[in-house]
Amino acid sequence: MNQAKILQLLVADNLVSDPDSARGRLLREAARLFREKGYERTTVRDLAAAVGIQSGSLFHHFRTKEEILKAVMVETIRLNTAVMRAAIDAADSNREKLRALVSAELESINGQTGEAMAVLVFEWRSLSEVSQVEVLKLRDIYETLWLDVLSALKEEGALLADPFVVRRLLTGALSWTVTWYRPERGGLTQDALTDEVIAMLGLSPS
Amino acid sequence: MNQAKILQLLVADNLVSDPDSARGRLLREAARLFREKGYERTTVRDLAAAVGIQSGSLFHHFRTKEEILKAVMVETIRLNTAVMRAAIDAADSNREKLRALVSAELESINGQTGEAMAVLVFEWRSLSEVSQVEVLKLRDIYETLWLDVLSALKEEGALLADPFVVRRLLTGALSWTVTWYRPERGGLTQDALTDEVIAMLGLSPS
DNA sequence: TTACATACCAAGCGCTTGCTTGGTATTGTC
DNA sequence: GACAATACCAAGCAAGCGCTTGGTATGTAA
Repeated sequence: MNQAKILQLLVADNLVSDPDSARGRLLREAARLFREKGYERTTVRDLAAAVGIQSGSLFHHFRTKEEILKAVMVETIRLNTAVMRAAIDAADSNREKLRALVSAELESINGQTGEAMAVLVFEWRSLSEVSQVEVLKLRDIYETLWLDVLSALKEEGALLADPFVVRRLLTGALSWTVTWYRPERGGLTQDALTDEVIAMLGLSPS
Repeated sequence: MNQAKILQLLVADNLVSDPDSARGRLLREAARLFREKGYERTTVRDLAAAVGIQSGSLFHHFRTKEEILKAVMVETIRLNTAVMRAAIDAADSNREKLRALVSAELESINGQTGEAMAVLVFEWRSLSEVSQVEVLKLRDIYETLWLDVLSALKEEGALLADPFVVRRLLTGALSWTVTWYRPERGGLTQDALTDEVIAMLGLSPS
């Protein structure tokens, strides 16, 4: 199952906005602007101009500016959780599952949803505390996918370090790629980068 | 040479503000607030209140709010570069130098300068482009220290992966600890965390 | 004592911000 | 074709923002 298909299912269930709808287009532009300039430096007038409407008209789609940020984050997590789950299900061994997770996360950070993922990392504090709690719950589901695989590898004896610590070091390492990894400029392919990451983890030979 | 001694030398050379001076106190409070609420959400009135003066009085010490952010970043980089250099010089082998670097960076991220380091990571885009270039130059000096050690390890055959890629994955992994690592709540000591990081790098046995 | 610099206060200016309001096209439904 | 819901515009409000201004108290040097 590819990402397009998964997206289609989520749109049908109303869990993610149709990218072609007015709301979907706004969220995509919002992710772009939030990433480029940061949430606070992006005005509602910027957002409106990006989709060609007046700033006041935004508030027919969202009650507040923060709601836009939250929607970007929530929908991105939903999509990526589904993609991760599919990646895991398609793999057989735990080692393959781990590689699939690393590869999928790199794709989500550096591919289509990259802007939204960067927003998720860097604009966290711009959410109200109430929203933070809500988004955190969704992230926990996502993190559980990782921890299950890492814990299984630990039990197999393939992973020596603590799964929690490894996941957190990995979160940082992978998120950070958004600041420097530019596959389109040649150099490392995404697959090669995945290899480097897996190599860095130093799994003991099976 | 410990961090206090290094700080003293930098203060004497006017490269870093005396923490006990008005300017130094303001910068420390600024780092705290910028980290806690983000640069944009921190007002000049917040900054002034934190050191007990009127908002307008800030502008006798700094011409603009951005200049405060930049000063926090520049002084933090200067201090940490000096600390890193001392850590390297005190170590004999390249393996020990690497461990010293990891340990020192974890200390700078999670110790006294932690708030300022977090600002350096998360408030980057709030700097004007001109300032970004300026700060980047300082960071390059700092990064060279890392790359020299990693490249030497690569030549020795101890490191198999690309030094540039490893440094960047490490930057992310170590920076990210600021979001989750809480040594004061028990659990992992900073030394143990250093061990996990070194282990994760999977250096081949010498 | 004079002269100047430093560090600060009290007040507020001009601008931008998120958001509201009252109204008008456009679309979908029966 | 009637009618409501939806999507939008034009105008602007109230609040908060970074920063300026004109002035005063304190310290320092000749």
